[in-house]
Amino acid sequence: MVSGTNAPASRKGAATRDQILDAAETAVLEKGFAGTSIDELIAVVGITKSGFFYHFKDKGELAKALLERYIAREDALFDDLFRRADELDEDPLHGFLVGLKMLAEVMADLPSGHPGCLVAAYCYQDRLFDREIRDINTRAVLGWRKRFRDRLDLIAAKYPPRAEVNLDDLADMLSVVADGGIILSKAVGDTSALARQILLYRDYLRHLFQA
Amino acid sequence: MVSGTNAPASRKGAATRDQILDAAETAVLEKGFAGTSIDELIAVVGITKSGFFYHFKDKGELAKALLERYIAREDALFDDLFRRADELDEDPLHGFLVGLKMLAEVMADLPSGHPGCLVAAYCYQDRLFDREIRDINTRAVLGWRKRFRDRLDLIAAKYPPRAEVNLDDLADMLSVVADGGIILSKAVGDTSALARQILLYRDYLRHLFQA
DNA sequence: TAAAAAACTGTACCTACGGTGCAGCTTCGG
DNA sequence: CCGAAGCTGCACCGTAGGTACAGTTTTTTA
Repeated sequence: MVSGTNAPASRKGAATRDQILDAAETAVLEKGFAGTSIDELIAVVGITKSGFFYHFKDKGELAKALLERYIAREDALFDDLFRRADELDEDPLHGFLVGLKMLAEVMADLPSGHPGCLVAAYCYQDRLFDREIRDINTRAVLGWRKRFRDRLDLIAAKYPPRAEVNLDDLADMLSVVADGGIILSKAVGDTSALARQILLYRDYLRHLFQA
Repeated sequence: MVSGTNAPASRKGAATRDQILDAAETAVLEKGFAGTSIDELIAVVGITKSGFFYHFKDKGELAKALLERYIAREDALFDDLFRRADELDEDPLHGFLVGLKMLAEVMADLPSGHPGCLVAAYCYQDRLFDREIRDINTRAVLGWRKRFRDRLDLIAAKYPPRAEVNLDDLADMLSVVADGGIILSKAVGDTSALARQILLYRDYLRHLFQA
């Protein structure tokens, strides 16, 4: 009855479900989706295979739930972070710059580096997933584009950019720098590289909009 | 032409080996390494399982050969591209800007978009691989850092940057924008997004070094 | 507090895949 | 024409994903 696409009411099973998702997220980001076995997940959580299939009808439903939870969390993080930044400085440009600095700090404070972006991971294994999951991924990235584009519109209205620039591309560039920065950090084993890349993007914006 | 480092002489087998690597590269970039079965590769190439294991003693050796071939090709691409750019304009800054424009054009001309970066793919599945493979990946990214850092040093000597900037980070940013741009392109299904991100990075450099 | 719903466990079974081992057959260059 | 390269064919193993379903415990709710 439950095991729908989202949380099964606020009963005890939701806790187990979250544990499965936690274990799966870690494993998928380290070994890929096909490399993550259901057996290993149930071993970590301490349930049986039947227990797993009670929560997810198959591995595909796990993949979908995993991605949806990840995107919801990222959106919540951005909402919170840039709302707090705006409270510190109402100016659209300065508020955004403060938000980017806070974002860089959040990334720098992750003790063992960023665990990875599920959206990026799914892009590199997209033939494993059905159209629905790929659409969720697409919508997430377009959502981030809109989120940052809206802010850039406000900024550009007040501070005309020094050079012609496509604001959608510039908005996308934050996602690009984040995803690329995560890969850089992982590849060279430098947990601070991601934060520094975000600050480079921040510098670019500052140069572009401030005389 | 040069078959990988572990190639079995340059006889006829090298062709089969390359076919296996071709099939594997496509599959790994679409489904991940664990999601790529040996059975599917031999079906594509038209050999038997025994034939596969004649060329690679196990799946790990395939992974290593795949990555090494990929990195060698990328390095060759960069060598060729920026050498041609330098021939067009000897000035370090202008030569680099021309090279970046050419790089963006190469990426824009890929008919169905960039197939994906193996270095990035491996980062998101790194627990599947042994230390040797992860080291190859690290060295590749550090190699790109050095490559671009060397050019930025020449540029910065002639054109003092308008703002303080870490040249290693700025060099890394090209890899970051490329990897992030590939993910963006894949996620939103826009084959031209990668090229535009590279051009944004180019604009950043131009603003930074040119008054 | 007892029934109902939720949250599991246990068992059995199927297919696909990675991998091993080895014997034998072509093809081709020297 | 010899020998190595480059395969094929076969037999076999353990693990993983997945299905099916009956039974049991825990939690919620009326």
